[in-house]
Amino acid sequence: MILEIMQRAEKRIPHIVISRLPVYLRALRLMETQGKPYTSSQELAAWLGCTPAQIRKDLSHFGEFGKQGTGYSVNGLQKHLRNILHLNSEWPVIVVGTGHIGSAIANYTGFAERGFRVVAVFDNDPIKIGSQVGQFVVRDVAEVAAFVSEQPIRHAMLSVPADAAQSVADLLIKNGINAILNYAPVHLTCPPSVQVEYIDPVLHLQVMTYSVG
Amino acid sequence: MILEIMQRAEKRIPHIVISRLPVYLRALRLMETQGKPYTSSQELAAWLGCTPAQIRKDLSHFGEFGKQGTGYSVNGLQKHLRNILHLNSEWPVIVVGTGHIGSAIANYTGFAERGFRVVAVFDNDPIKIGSQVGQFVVRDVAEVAAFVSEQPIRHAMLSVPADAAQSVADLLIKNGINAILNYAPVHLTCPPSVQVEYIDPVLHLQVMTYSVG
DNA sequence: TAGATTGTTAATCGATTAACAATC
DNA sequence: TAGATTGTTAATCGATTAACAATC
Repeated sequence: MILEIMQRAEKRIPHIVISRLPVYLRALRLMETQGKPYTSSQELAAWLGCTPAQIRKDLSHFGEFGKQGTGYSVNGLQKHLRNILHLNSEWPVIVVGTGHIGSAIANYTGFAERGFRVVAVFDNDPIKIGSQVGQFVVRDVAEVAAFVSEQPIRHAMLSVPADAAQSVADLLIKNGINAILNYAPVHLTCPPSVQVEYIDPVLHLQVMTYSVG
Repeated sequence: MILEIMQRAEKRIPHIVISRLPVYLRALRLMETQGKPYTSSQELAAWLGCTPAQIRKDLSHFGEFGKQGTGYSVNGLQKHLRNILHLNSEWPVIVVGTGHIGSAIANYTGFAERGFRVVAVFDNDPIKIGSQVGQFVVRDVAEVAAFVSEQPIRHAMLSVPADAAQSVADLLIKNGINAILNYAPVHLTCPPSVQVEYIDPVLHLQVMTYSVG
């Protein structure tokens, strides 16, 4: 039993599997608001447009969360997924860059609802520093070091212009940030200990024009 | 020769290949601003953190765009990619939903810079209809049918609350929209002729906490 | 018990990569 | 010519899926 757990822990779980867990979690939350106590891999798959086998296979990397004949407890599986993803406590996040995107991010309430609290907003433009963005006073990006050393912040959302993104990312990493959600439309080159995820809406539109056009 | 082209056209190109073309295009644009006339699969791969073989393989689905010994013309390859993706003319896009995200999208200049023009903004909230969002007057979503029939609009960005997303998507599809970029944190069930892409920043943050946490 | 659904195995399917002849 | 890099092939690698014994 303990051996099994250890063996499981040794295996490196594919990123593609990890990336689907939050999607399952999102669907389970929705099921819960609809008052659904149990679900099955089949039902979940129908909601998500994937196969039941994929869901069961994905979950099997982490343990056995279901019951034959019954399926999964909606609430129970959520708890397991939150444990796996380390979403039990709220995570602080900083926003760097206060253009249109940065301001929108800073004011978006959807983060706090799902476990991430924007705690500060930074920019390097002297005109913007000290100004108000939503409930935040924009801080000088030069103060990131001091700010991050005060509290253990690991996540940053990066919304600076493309040509500044790499150097700002380097600065953030130097100061202890190791998870960057990059809204700037450029690839970032970072050490392997740092995780980077990308959001660029134009990419999605362009992909769709391939078959629409 | 003609036979080869026909054979190529018959093959169904994997979505994952299509999804990388805009990334290549984005890098080539950046190279061009830096005054670089030529590049190679090796250099491009180094910029993007992928392998040179992958880039060559991806491009080989569509034709032969490089020269042995020399590589690719930065400008020439951009043109080929724009042709493939149907990005030669500007595409009109509508925004549906004018919360924080919708407003930010409507005001974001990054779309027009890369070939997509936001032409109208819709909502179903009577309080919002008629109000100003950036340069747009918010229209009643009930007018989508009339608006879309006037000009051939295929793309919509959907930023309504999660529980309204499916029904609004259905309405858009009924009126001729067949590419939806969905910002609402729910899976949409749509006919196969309709393409849906998803953006949910929280998903990315949650994925990163798996290993950061 | 009978029906349902799990977790897992093995087969299938598809994507990535290394290697190299062709050639600029 | 010599060096560099392509496009393509074949091998490898990894992900998805179907099927089913186990069992609630």
